[in-house]
Amino acid sequence: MIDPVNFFKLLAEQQRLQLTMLIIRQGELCVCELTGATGLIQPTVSRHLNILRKAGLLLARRQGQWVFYRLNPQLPDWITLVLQQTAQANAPLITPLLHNLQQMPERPGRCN
Amino acid sequence: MIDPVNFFKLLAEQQRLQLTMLIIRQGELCVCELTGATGLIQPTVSRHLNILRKAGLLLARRQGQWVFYRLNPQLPDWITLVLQQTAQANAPLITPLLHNLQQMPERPGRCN
DNA sequence: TATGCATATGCACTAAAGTATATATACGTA
DNA sequence: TACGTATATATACTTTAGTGCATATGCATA
Repeated sequence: MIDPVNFFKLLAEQQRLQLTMLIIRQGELCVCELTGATGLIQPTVSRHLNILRKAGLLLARRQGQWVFYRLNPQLPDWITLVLQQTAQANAPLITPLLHNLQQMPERPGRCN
Repeated sequence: MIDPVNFFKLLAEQQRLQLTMLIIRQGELCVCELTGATGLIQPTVSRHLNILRKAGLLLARRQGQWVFYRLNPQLPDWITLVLQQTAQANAPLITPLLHNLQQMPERPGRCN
């Protein structure tokens, strides 16, 4: 299970926190969408997502060329609560990124 | 006000998280009590407390030789909630430290 | 004012973690 | 099978941040 120090380390990084909050807001996003929303280069996004996934915070699923990341639904309650509270209380920090996302052309379609 | 990344950085360190959780549990503790409870050397404790205080998470008050640290009561609601949830959900991690604290001889008396 | 205890800080060292660039792998389609 | 796109990883570099030790400061008491 995730210990609290390592959990906070995951969030204690600007870009990782942004990625996490975007995913919380949108439910599921692929690497290229997260790259477009944040303006980061692809290897950076991929690396951070990998860190979040290995720690158990995110789950990944491949669909064709794309890999979609979502929040792990089986996280401990307190972690889910912390994430939700953080996302709600700091919504203004990611609204510009959500705007970038909406302006992306040709976002991949999802089929579960 | 504290931005979320810096807030999580404060907690993303074993010893700082321990100190914070001890203070949340006990309400107010001085440097020597925190040193005894954690087994850290005094400069390390002092330095971490200073970081937490400068960030606005803790308040310090001097009483005679001692400096007592407590949680800042004016923190944003979401931060207070995160701290409480973390302390509750991870109580087992600090119970041994609380035990150390109770076994300390000659703890300073408090007068507000 | 001298001494002792509690706390804070300066300095040098070390280790951890993020980044960019280049490259590798995986998948889809012609 | 060849090519294009999406994603992942390896390497070297840089920066950040924690630590120990020594020392400074602040307060109390003799």
